[in-house]
Amino acid sequence: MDSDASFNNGHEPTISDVAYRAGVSIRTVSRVLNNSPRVSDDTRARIEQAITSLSFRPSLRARALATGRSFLIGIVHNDRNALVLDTVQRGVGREATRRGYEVICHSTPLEEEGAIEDVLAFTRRSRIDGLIVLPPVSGIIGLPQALQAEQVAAVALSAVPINGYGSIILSREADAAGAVADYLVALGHQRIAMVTGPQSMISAIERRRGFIEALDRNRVALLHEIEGDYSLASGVAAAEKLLSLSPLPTAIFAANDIMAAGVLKVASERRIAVPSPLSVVGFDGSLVAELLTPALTTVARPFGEMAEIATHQLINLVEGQPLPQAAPPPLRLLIAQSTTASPIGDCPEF
Amino acid sequence: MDSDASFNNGHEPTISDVAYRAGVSIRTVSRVLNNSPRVSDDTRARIEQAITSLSFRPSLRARALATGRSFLIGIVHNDRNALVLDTVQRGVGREATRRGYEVICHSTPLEEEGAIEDVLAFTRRSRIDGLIVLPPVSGIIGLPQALQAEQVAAVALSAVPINGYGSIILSREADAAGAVADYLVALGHQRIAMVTGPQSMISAIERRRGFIEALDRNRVALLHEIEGDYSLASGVAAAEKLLSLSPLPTAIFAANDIMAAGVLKVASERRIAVPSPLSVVGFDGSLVAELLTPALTTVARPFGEMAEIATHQLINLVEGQPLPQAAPPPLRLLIAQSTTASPIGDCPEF
DNA sequence: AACGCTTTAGTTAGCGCTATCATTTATTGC
DNA sequence: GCAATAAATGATAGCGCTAACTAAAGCGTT
Repeated sequence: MDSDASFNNGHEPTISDVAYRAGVSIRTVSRVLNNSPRVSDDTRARIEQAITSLSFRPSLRARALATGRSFLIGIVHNDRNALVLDTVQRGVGREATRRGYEVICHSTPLEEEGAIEDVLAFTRRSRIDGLIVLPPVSGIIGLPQALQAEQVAAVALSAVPINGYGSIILSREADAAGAVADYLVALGHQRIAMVTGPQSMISAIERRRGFIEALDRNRVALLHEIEGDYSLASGVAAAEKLLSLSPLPTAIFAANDIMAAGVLKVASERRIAVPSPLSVVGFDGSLVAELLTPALTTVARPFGEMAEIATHQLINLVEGQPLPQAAPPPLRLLIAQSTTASPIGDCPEF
Repeated sequence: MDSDASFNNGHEPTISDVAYRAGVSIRTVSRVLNNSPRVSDDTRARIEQAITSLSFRPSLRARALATGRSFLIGIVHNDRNALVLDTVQRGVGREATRRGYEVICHSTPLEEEGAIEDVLAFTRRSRIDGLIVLPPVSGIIGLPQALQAEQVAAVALSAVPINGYGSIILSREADAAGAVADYLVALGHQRIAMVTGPQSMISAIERRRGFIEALDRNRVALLHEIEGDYSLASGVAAAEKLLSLSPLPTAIFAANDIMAAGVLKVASERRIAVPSPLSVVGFDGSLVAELLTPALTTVARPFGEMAEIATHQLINLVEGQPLPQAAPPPLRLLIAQSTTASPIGDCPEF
């Protein structure tokens, strides 16, 4: 008795509306929806036509129930990513949409152990098929194992390779920091200081390592370094120390744009002009860089594309398809007004 | 034949596992899950105990299929919200989690007609139960009607009341801008200029109106105004004109923090010190405000709480519960280093 | 033309819930 | 004490899909 399938009475079209319209069984429609090869071209065309004319879209939730999959992928991040979150989210969204998935976003308060529980609760609640983990959450020890135990496919953006994730998209902190070092040396700077990030965080360790190693390659020694915690206040505190050095550094590299903003603040307070005698470089390529005065030279990683790649990998993982190792998209050194050639001779005294 | 319900064989526990464990029918478990009153305290306790001990969580997707609801709510925004998006998202997330919903986020490229189609496609794809629309998307003419036609419950954050949404949470642009005007006048400023937002956008119109009306109330006339488009470049361009006026304004109010950053840039270039002789005020209370030099006085709206309220209203709407009119959370004028008393005038007589 | 083999299409049993109806059991009035 | 009513619980039909399993049709072979 399929008498009621004959009308599209107002409600959303279902697979049986399509089947009726195309004069086939729902099984065959299902085959078309799932790209099964066992359908004749003729039938397929008729079904596709019916789908279009009814503007039918398979219900994700019915499909989810039947397959045991949700067609949902999650993003976990933490508060500090606010500035790149939007970019990442959109990148994930692009690829997810392309492949028929939806995206759910979750922000966790990063308290090491607490965060693991929090993420697990999120995955259970939302029943996502796969998870994209952004740093610094991705660096939490034990998280990939916990996710594995819960059968959640996970792909991470991370500064360094980590065991346990299905795939890692490297954020190339070290390379990007190295590019900054090369750039500063090319400008003739020899007295270079750095405000590092918190050395408990992998990203910060890598930025420092990449910067110092590149300086080494250029046979330049790091004049001085002070550890910050990525906050504005710590940037200010570090700059106060660095700008009390004598002679002054000619360039300061801050491990993120926010701390660099702090450096600019102190420089301004002490009437040390930027970019000369003091060049300042930030890190992240965030929106704030161009808003500062002077606009901050910084280095941007292609987070949008990285997110797309991560999503691609994740869905491949979920669907059991091969994981091609894509070439990483290029870094971009965004040169602005906060850097210039090293002043000839020594810095003036103040 | 329920022989297989007796073991919890590895897989996620289902409602029948719970029913078996508690020695009742699944119907009764379902009642407990849905807070139906028609269950004895004794049975309820036994079922709740079984739920806990199995750490059972009802499958959203099965529930979705059975009820025709998805327990998903969406957020639509556009690129320009990046700075507050995170706050809003977290606010929505808090309330949504509390009430058993998940959140899906969608960013649309705001092209008036295009955006409507884009949002509709999003709602159809994700089958959300309700939608939270952020400005400026919420101001798109015809969108609430289009959503109504698709049966999507929608609540908007908006600068002004709009017909068609289930509920509106006012962003109080005018009030906040008025607070800035009051503050500047209290500081003794009489020559006040404004960089407005694009007068095609409601938020910008309201900010301008609120500012001017408050000045009027204080018997101060707006010295000059220039329309920007919320971008850095437009802020710079506007400042170049305003800072060529003679005599100079003693205070400039920019309709968002980004344009205010532009004003600071030009002031710095022309060696006009901020906050004296020139005070600068931004709008939004965004992260960038404190990063600028000098830190920008700005006004923050409680978007996190507004988002929570909006979500509360939305879920009430979806579930057919009453919509209480909550008192709006307070605005916060964030006074920083970019403002000080007017260098010339003393305070007005009243 | 009868046979097997491949290709295409249909039948149908769930997926884990909700909610309509029916049924059983406790409570109350007179 | 017994019908009448209320309260608590159970049996079960879907929700819109997927995916075994089954059936029919096309097509060379000998």
